[in-house]
Amino acid sequence: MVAMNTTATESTSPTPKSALTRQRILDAAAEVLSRKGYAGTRLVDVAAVARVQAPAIYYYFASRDELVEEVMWVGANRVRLHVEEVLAALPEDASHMDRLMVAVDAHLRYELQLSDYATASIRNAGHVPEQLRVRPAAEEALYSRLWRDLFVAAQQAGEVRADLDINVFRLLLLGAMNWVVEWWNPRTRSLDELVATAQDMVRHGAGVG
Amino acid sequence: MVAMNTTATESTSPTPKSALTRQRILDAAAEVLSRKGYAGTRLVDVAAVARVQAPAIYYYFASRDELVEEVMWVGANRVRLHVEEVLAALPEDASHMDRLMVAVDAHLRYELQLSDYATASIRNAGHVPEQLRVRPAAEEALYSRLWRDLFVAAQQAGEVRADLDINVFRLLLLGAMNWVVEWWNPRTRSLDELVATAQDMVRHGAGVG
DNA sequence: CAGGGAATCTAATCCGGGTTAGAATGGTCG
DNA sequence: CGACCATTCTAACCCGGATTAGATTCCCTG
Repeated sequence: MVAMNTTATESTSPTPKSALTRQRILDAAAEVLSRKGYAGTRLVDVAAVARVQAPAIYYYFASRDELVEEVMWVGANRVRLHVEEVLAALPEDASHMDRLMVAVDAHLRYELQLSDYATASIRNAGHVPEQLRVRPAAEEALYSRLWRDLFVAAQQAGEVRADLDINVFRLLLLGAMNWVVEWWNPRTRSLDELVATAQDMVRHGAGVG
Repeated sequence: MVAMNTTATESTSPTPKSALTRQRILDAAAEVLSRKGYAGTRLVDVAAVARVQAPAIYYYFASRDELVEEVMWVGANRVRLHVEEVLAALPEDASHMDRLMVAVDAHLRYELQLSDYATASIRNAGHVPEQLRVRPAAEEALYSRLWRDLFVAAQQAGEVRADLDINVFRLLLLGAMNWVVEWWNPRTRSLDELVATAQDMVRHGAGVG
């Protein structure tokens, strides 16, 4: 069942050919999962999207649940890594509010780009059985902390109103941004406009003055 | 299959006894639907929560889908009616910003109160098959219009910044508020605090100055 | 070209869950 | 008390979909 089972002694490349198939299956799963939900995700459908027969999935994943779990985790993980990366690239002297603005920008753009994974994670977070939530939840926790740190630093620096409850505000903001996948339509609105408005919500909603 | 099939000529009360059972089933469906999702909602589970055997459900609902559809609709409908009611009770001279504040308050408190229905509608909006979305979507549209009107009036009155994209802002706000059911825990945070912070988000995020 | 493992397929198993059929219960009204 | 209708139950049907078994195909290497 294991494509990556190249005994540590001999291999360098994880067989690119089959790695691609695995990736196709994962992408297909993200798509189906986002549209049909956890219980509604049938391996037959995933297989069809991935241009493969259902049992082929078992060559790469031990079970339907394992496949779903991976999708949920990948979505959360990629967004976090991307935002961290973008923040890290910022000059040392960037203001805390600037960092928040950049984080909002990075989150929204990347989330909409990975939309199948993002939508899958977001819509199904509350539906998948407990066991499947462990890794994704850990990922969520890390991401939460990232945002908490941004807000705490900004508030301590006096760039966010002292009387604002930054924990609640942060959760509201993440909700607003997560929900975007539910209504966003690239054809009717410009992405720049969305980002700008979300930034306004933070700059004016949380900022001083 | 129809409890309410009292020929128009003869009946006054829709048999309270059985109406209660129907209500129990609906409530149970909301709970299961919110936890397990559309495809994961088994009639056996709904029946168990409603303290009834699964086939009894068919006495009140033609099919599983019809039951689900009703839950999704009730959630959206009740919230809208409640917000409309609260707004209507406001004095004529309330400012537009006041109206927005009241709407935020009413939406959040009522949504958290109806949480099973709200969570069910919110989490499953994107998962239920097209046919089931008709009535709920119409409800959503009405609710959307309500908020759009509030924002348009506020902006025209100069109580909301002229350069703000109120359509995007409104969708972000509704997302933030909808998402609350995903993280809200009455034991760790006070409802008043939540409402106040969400109001801040609008007052400062959208308001002038 | 032969052998062998990787990758994928077809066919079969098996169970869960919606739905239907038909009986039992229980209260109400004549 | 007895008939009737509303309500709910038990038993059975049936199908869809995950998973497994056992070929089969496809490369790559010797």
